[in-house]
Amino acid sequence: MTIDHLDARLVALLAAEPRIGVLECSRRLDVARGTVQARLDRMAAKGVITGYGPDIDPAALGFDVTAFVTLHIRQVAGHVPVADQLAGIPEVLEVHTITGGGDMLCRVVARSNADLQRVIDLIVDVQGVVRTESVIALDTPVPYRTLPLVRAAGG
Amino acid sequence: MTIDHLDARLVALLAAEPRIGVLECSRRLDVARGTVQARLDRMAAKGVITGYGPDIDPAALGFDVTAFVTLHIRQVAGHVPVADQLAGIPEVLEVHTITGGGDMLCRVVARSNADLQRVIDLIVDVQGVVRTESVIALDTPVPYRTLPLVRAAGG
DNA sequence: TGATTCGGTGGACAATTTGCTCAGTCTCTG
DNA sequence: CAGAGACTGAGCAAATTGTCCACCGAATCA
Repeated sequence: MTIDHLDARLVALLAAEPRIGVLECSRRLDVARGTVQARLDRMAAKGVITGYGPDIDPAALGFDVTAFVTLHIRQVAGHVPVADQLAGIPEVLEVHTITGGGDMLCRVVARSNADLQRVIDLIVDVQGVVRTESVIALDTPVPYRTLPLVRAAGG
Repeated sequence: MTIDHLDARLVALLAAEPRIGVLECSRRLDVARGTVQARLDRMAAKGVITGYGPDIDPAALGFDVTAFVTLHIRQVAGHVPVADQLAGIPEVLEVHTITGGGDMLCRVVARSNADLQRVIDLIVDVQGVVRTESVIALDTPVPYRTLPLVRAAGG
């Protein structure tokens, strides 16, 4: 879908000050309320805006350690059952199937390095998982963001 | 920070139906409005809730390709200037410094495989980046989520 | 035991916002 | 030129918000 400058500014505004309403947005962007409403509805309908948080910081909940675990799986049964099992582990935040040496990549969190071992053990126990390789995220100089992308897409 | 069952339910409710207000939450959870307000304020103050979207789907904007790029950098100057440069590329959604063979891991998106090459070229051009290894995400059986973690943390 | 603090309840109030509708204007396009 | 699509500005009733208050029960502590 194509996004224009106003859409981009609207998303940026909401990202910066999420609790402001439609009316306040229209004032800030200097357009009519109906326009803001229509833009938001359109972006939601097209799937550009998938939801409105709340955004949770795992670290604030005590899950300080983030790691990326590459999985090698036995291919016979396919990856779907493996993914289903992984989905059952709360510490697994995200799973992708990937190209390259590994078969799947997942992002996991844990309360400590020792706790990470527990989580990895849970993953290794999943039926079909042959081997894992883990990489710990030491620091996150650029946390997940989409604003620059939105600006790039929307002028 | 510690989270209790009510906090977890509140977050889950807001995640499921983001546009409902405090009052509606209090009705759904069968508690007083002040309680909901207090809980949300507390979680926001403690950093558990970092914001309220809007959540953007890069794929809906035409950025269909997601890749994870491992960077090997020249260590002399440290990774901070590298991270700063990377932050200037809109398609770079996230950057971590990591343990293991590589030095940094970043998540990037692109409009196509050909476009991914362009983005990777941008990354390679960053001062201090020696080499990159890319892995393309073919499918995402478990998209990024924190709800199960919240439930696990909150009972 | 008695006093205090904390978190929750339930109610109240004005001010604001929402959801919805409508008529009018502008620009682009066939 | 007519029609479609997008935006404006306005209006209205209903709902929500922010902010008070008094009160209650449980836990804590001297």
